[in-house]
Amino acid sequence: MSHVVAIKDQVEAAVQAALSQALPAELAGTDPVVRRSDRADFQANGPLAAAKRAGRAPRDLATATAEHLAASDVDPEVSGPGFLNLTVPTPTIWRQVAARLAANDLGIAPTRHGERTVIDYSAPNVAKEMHVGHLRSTIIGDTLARVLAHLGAEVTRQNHVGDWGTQFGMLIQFIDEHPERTWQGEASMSALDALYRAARAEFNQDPDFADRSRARVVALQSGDAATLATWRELVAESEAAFQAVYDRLGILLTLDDADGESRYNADLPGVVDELVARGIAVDSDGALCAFTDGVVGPDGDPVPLIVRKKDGGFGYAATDLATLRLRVDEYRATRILYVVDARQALHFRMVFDVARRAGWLPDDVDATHVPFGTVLGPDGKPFKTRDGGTVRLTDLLDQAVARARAELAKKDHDLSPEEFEHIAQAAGIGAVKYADLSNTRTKDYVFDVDRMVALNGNTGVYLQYAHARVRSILRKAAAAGIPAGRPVDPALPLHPAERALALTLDELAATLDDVAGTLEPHRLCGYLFGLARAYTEFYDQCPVLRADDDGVRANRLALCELTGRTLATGLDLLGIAAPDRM
RNA sequence: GCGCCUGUAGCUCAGUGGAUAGAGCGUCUGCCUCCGGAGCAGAAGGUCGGGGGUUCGAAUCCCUUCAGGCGCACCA
Repeated sequence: MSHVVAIKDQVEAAVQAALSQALPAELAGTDPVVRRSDRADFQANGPLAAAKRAGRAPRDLATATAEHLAASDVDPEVSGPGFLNLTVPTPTIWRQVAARLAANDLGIAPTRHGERTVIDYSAPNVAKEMHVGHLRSTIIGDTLARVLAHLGAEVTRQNHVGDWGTQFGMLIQFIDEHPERTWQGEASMSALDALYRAARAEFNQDPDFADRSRARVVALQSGDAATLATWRELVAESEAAFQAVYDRLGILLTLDDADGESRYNADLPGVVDELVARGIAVDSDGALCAFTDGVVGPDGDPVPLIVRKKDGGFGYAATDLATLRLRVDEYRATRILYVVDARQALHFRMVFDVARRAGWLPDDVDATHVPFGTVLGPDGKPFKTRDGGTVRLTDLLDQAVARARAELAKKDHDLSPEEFEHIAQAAGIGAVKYADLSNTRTKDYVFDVDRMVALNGNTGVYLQYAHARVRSILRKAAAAGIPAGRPVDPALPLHPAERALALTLDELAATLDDVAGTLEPHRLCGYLFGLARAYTEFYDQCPVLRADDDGVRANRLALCELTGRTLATGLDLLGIAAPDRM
């Protein structure tokens, strides 16, 4: 439970106290606005910002603040119009490195402790293969789940699988009429997918089959035993296939996280009845709908949230409402995240609005749609195969692994074939995940395999390589008989590259807090890339194993060790493997 | 029509109201008997879509406008 207070936070507290002493009482507690600086370790812009309100000259206020810092650990220098450049004593920085190495989990504080967060992500459809459209929700949701859990939140992952709906009548009827078709067993997902397409084709061209399918929907909904048995086989078959993809992708989801639409069937009539009773849902053109103020369509008419369709079937809004209610009532969630395509924004806005009005979503529970952009093909349009079909997730991963394998094979290595293949998988999968996570979440991005497996630049492979290089040095140190874990000597000088690296290493926790608040994983990617670059600079300028002083070498090995662990932790939170060798 | 998202270097993208807007790729010029060169240093390349406003200070906040993407009734 030993968490380490970041140097920046210590500086911030010191400057805030000093600034408060320099200001009139009513302005105490003013934000000191401490940031990293290229002119010193940090800079405080707070005095400049507060000068006007205090009726003081900015430089005077900065000078007064600096004087109040005299007793602190921070060395201030007034600069420019009223900036405060702040330098931290070298021993403080070395001690911070030592403290993070000694602490559990790099000294990261559990800032999300006490929160109960439900994360809804992935959501594939039974009897359909996972395709590129599932990639982002699955990857982003998993990373958010990891980060929030790492910060102490109680995270419930939920996979809202599409396991119910009218298409199952069609599918089951087709299976019933074509007992000769095999669709179960090994690698059956493409068979199941083909079955779905065949059933859909027959449904569209044969009205009699369509009628029988509709009757089968009724049988399914009324609990007909044989129909339900086939349905269960379909679900089980699909879930096994999903799990294979999750395992390959390194996604945390398991069967225990399944929260399929079918789970809510019995709740739907109650949801609709309650909305009607409260006057929130009203009849509109034969359907039961709720409306949100200010939401209108092209013709100026209000846009409905359809909870029950004209034919008596329930809209998916009804399921979403039932799900939301359960997450609040049963799971006692304080935060509910929906990692879903940005195109669903209006839907979620209306669902949340209706749930608030119905009293199912209290004000102290935060429900957030976490939208993301579309994966585009080389032509800049939504990614499709050449013939316009959906791109299968497994094909995408195969392609990335093949490219990663080819790239890695170009390099000399002494890995066994098994080890090489294992690393190629890690690199290819990691490349896909990193490419997705490193872009601003809400933007579309082009799926470009060549760029994502590049060994240079802001890629997953580059970070994995940076980590492997760190581990290599530590291995060599051990092999050379250099004792590990020798204490850091805070009295030794800090090379500028060491200083920059150490201060960057101190920022992981703040970065994770940022990700947890903004729900933007690319901030963690940017941090790790910056860390890898800071390490490269250090590696270039500061000999480690060949340092001519034992103490210097020990301190540098400590920086290597902390860099390695920080990179490994960051990559793990992105769901990306960090092999020791590449 | 209304709403949401996005416009930053040739390309792909970062950028918490702070000093000179940064990376990667590409281009050009250098460096090293290099602990993993998958490296380092430097150069060139910018009306931060345009225009107003707030502020001591704006890529960042507000308004407006242009361009692109997406969404807006019974699929989920």
